[in-house]
Amino acid sequence: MPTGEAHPRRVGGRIRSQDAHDAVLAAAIELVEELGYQAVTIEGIANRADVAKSTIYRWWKSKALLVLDGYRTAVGQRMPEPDTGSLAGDLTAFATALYGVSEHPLRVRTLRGLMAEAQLDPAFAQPFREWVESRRAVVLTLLTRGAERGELPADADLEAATDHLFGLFWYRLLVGHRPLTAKEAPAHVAQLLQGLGGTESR
Amino acid sequence: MPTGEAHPRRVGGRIRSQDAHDAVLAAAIELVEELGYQAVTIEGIANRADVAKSTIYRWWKSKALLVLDGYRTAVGQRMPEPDTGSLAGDLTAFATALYGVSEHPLRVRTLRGLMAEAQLDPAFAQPFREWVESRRAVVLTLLTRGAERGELPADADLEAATDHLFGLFWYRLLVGHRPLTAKEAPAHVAQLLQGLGGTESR
Amino acid sequence: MPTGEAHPRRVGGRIRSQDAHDAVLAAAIELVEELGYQAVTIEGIANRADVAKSTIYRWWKSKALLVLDGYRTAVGQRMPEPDTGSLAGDLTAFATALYGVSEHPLRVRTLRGLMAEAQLDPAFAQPFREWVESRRAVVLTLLTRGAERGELPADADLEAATDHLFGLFWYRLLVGHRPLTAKEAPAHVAQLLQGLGGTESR
Amino acid sequence: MPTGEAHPRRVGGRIRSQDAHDAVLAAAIELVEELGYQAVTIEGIANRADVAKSTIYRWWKSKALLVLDGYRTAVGQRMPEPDTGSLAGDLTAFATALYGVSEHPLRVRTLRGLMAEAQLDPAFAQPFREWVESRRAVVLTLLTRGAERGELPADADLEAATDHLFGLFWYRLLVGHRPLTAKEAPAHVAQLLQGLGGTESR
DNA sequence: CATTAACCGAGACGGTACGTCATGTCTTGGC
DNA sequence: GCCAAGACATGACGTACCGTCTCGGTTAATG
Repeated sequence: MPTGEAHPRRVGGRIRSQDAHDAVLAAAIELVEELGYQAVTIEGIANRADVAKSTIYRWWKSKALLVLDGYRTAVGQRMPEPDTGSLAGDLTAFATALYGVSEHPLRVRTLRGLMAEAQLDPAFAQPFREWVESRRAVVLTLLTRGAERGELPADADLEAATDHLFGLFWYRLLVGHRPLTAKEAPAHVAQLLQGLGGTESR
Repeated sequence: MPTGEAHPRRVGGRIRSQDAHDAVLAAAIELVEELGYQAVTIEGIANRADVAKSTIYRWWKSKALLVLDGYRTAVGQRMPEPDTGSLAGDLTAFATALYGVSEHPLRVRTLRGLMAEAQLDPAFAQPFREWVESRRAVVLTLLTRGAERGELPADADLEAATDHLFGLFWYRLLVGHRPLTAKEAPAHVAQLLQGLGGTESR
Repeated sequence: MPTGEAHPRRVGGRIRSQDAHDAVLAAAIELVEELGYQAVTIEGIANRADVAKSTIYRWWKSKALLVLDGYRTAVGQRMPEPDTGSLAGDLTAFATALYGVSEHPLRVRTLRGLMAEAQLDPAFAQPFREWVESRRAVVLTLLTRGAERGELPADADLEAATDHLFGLFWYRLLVGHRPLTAKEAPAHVAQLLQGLGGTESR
Repeated sequence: MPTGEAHPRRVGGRIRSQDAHDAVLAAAIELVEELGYQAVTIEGIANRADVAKSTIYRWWKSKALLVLDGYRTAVGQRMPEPDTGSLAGDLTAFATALYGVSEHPLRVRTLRGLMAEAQLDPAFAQPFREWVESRRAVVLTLLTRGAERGELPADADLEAATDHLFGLFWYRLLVGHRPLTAKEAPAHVAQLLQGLGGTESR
């Protein structure tokens, strides 16, 4: 998966330096961890990565896109797509993994920064939304599979259920009024499914 | 009226200009509406309000605190504290009002901007959190009253339920992947109460 | 001699506080000594003197006038008017006292600050010039007396001689390329008088 | 050409804009002429020169250094190094040129401003002193040459003589109690040389 | 194998807003 | 009417990053 941005057919010229590209991503992640998203600047990243500012701009349009990219690269595709056989099991596994993010300061800082940027920079809102959608899709898949197995009423609002799950997660993450621990996941999932009229509580 | 910041008992000195104070708040709100939170600057507010920058800094430490103040002043204490006699009724009334915020672009812009700022500016995070808590408290009150009436199991997690309600709201607001309309409120409340094991669905 | 500025016949009201006035002068001198002329501010003086800023402005129009006033008060009328019987003796005594200023950091700092201010603030240039003239007058008196005694040619340019004396002093003081010590005074006076065609060298 | 500040060998980077550099110096001189040193601001210069403030700060640390630079550029190296064959001739030529500065308002304003700044800003004092020294050196050269030709006693204090010459000039310039005209130069030089015990008057 | 075009580093450029500072004026209540 | 207190409008400060640009120099693929 080509990070940075795709570019048109080259007809000559030096090829882009993979080293520079990787150094930038690594520097970005490091700096977010050290300083927090807000305090990181493009100039700072360029210095840390020993790279020219223009090289960064050639690949990424904004700090937000760069950090999002770095986050994906560093943290990887950690969102699991569990398949335990039951909807409750699948959702609990997912939620447990999701809530676990709260225990990693780098991830917390990054997610909060990215969400903030999505509010402030319209150009970033869309890529961010797409990334969010890709994570919502995982949950929707689990729910759909459960519904197909008859574990949910036919008229259950799966979209809303997904938003409930992520909504709680983000709300706690962003407001920080109380921590969110992996232990709470099963109870929340149970409550969610019961709210949907699921059959798991029998 | 908790606007600007309270300051200790004056023992002399020119009295604070109410005109300047009000003009600043009004200008802040106007500009957020016109340009969006991000594009608003303290200098811009000072110009619009025909007030010196230093006057603004004397009373508000940051754009975020100023806008939060202006938001409270302009929008007022609109969060209702309904008392319909039933928990379902109370929550539905509240949620309907809450979701209604989505229909006012100014409020949406402001809330998104403030939430973003709370992520980026640690100094603002706390005042913001306090404001959020004051709104959570309303819902907690409703839930507590319902529980006392026996409408909820004794062991229901009211805090989590509150976060579910606001979580969905904010998640939709911030990500913007789908609109949030007041019509959805009753269904969400029903689902929430059913998840809590409430007796309302009988 | 009324320092500050004279004010019209009072027709009632609280009498001006001599305490406040003196405290201001003292604070000004202290602060110039501690921080240097440049770093002293009216606000700082007001704080140090425990006096309102407006009280200072009521008496003095600018920091420069205040410091000049304070300088006169603190340093006093130290410029001697020697009468040794010979022009060379008189001038040497005067020059020795003048050069001695260089050894007092407070006086050096103050004089340099005042001269600077006279360049930058046209409103201060005139009072400053008058003060300078009052010191020039002392030397002119000595020279005139010497001329009347026949110690100088009739056509000697006494004004120019005065400026030579003060010019060297100020130049060294302001540029600071080399110190000016009281020991040098006799040689300079001798040179000056010889330049004027005086009879002292016999 | 010692303009702006010399900077280390470039190893890359956009080349320094000569246009911007020149425009800044020109604007600085113009504004000093129009408004006087005191009223000129860095922001004003930036506006007039159509240049970013940061560009100015990149090359000059203060208004004083910028104006000094502009003054050297605009006025050029006007201090002559006359060689008339006699010390009296040389000094008279020099003094005449020096006194002539008084007739150019721009130069007067600039010199007074720079001298003032040197008193107030320690960081500027040194560069200013160096510039002053470079002008003193010219006179010292003339005197030394004269001494070598036997026109002065062996023990004459050439440094003091130099300070006498410049001292009178600056004193009149700064205090402004009486004008200084080129016509006075010969008389002052004659007096100076006679004070030194020179042989020129025979 | 030379050309050539895009890459890279460095860093100057025009901008914009920042938050601070001191100014001199004013408006209170108290003496 | 003076005084302390301190809010006010003003305006420049020097800083920090932004995103763009212009260099000299490098490095492939193309012709």
